[in-house]
Amino acid sequence: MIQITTGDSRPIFKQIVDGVMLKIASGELNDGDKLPSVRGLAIQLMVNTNTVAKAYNELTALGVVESKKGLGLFVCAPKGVLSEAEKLAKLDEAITHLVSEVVPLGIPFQTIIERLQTQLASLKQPCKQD
Amino acid sequence: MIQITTGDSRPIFKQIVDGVMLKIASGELNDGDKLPSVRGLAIQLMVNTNTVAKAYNELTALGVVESKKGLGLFVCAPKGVLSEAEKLAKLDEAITHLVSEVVPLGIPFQTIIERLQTQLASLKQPCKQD
Amino acid sequence: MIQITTGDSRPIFKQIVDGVMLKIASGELNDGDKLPSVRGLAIQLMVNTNTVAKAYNELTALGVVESKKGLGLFVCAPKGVLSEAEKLAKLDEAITHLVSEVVPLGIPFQTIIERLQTQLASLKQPCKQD
Amino acid sequence: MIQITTGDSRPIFKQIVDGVMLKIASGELNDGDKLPSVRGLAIQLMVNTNTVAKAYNELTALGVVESKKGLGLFVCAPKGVLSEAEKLAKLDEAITHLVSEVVPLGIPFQTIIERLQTQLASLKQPCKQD
DNA sequence: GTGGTCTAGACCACG
DNA sequence: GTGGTCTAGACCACT
Repeated sequence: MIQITTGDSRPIFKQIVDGVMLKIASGELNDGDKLPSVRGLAIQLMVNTNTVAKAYNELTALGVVESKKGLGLFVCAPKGVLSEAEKLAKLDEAITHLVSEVVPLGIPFQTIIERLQTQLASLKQPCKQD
Repeated sequence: MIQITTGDSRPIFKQIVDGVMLKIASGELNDGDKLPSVRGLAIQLMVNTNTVAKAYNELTALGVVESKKGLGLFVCAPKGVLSEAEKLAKLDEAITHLVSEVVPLGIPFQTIIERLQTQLASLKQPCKQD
Repeated sequence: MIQITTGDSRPIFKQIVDGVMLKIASGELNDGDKLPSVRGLAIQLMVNTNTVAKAYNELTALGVVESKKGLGLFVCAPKGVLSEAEKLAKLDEAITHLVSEVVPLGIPFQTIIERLQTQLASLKQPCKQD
Repeated sequence: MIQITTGDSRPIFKQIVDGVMLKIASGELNDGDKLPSVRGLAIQLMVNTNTVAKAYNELTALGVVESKKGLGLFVCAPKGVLSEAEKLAKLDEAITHLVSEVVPLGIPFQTIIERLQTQLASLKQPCKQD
């Protein structure tokens, strides 16, 4: 399940968003799968209903899930609305963010790349990465 | 100089801290070098003076700079305040974040690694990484 | 000012979002302009602070405004991240929405086009539309 | 047949109502034509039977269809339940919505009008619009 | 002072 | 039962 860490700098709703995104990235959640209900997840994580709702809203806005009213939220992975150039722009932005957070620690570049490769390899890649 | 991004999730003062530490890690700032004055940097970055002051306080607390009264702030010998294990933990967390943001977009793993290598290479790796 | 209509089918926060977007579209709000504070607008519109905050969040997510922590929200019009093809896709989607709402009423097509032209003409177009 | 879009802001039953009225407005459905059965349409659209029933109730209440017991629902003479002024008000509201969504993207006015004309033309304007 | 987050509890529309 | 919206009131970090 999704792990909420109180000591985390990220707000709770962001941790939920990241948790779901990670499950999608790793193939644990696939296209069409139903997310746990807002109330159910709230009880399970011991947080307020609104906090989960906010996280789910964010996921909907990101286009990775879709809400079917009265039924629940469902993963909708295929979102080809972004052009390749924009994907690269997002990628570069995310990488810059990583670099500016991690390089100041004095970690050798080689280590950074290795750990990234390790994490990527641990994902059951959905399809065309084989 | 240091880049401030308004869209960044980190507060401005943290961006300044990271920016200075990045310059130290990359060898652009060396032991004994003088940091720009609080006011000067504030004007240059177009941020509030208090924000720069807070960043400089943080840097002093971290032990990477030292204040010499009436003269300014100076870089002092870089101490590894964080243990290797802590660094790796931070690194892994940051990488997980990157992965969950980028993989759902369907970007090939190879591309992610390549762009990271490109960005790291552009930093001109300092001596101690060899 | 922004008008909130209780009889409107759209939720309040959406009305605020649309109101701000419209002001930007009409050139009444320009790049760099500051939005009214969350609390100020909430009092003025006689709604809850969170409702305004939610609207402002939405606007931030849409990329039309940017939050500078501790200072307020500012309009940031130039967002060239979308390719022309995607703009057209968004346009067509919005038009389809309009059509499916309005044509069932039996309004002559000519009238629809005329009213659209009228509304567009009433906007002080920012720049390249001259 | 009728198109159901999950991403639409309108609930499904409203989309069905609008879809049927659109077919009537465009002349695809004429006075006396039989509507598909509740169950049949529900299966075809892959939605809940209650949803279609609700839409059909709405259409009956609007007076655009009539139920003949044991036979089904039939289109009846289109009455202008809404005054012209009300129609125009709805039209203007919908257009304002379109404008505030699309103009901030920086799309030339001419393009907007052209795409609208294209979509309207593809509907094959019925007789009474001449 | 600013926005951002969280809780608690309520009501609504949809299916 | 589902998610969506709104209110009320609280606390926090940043400037």
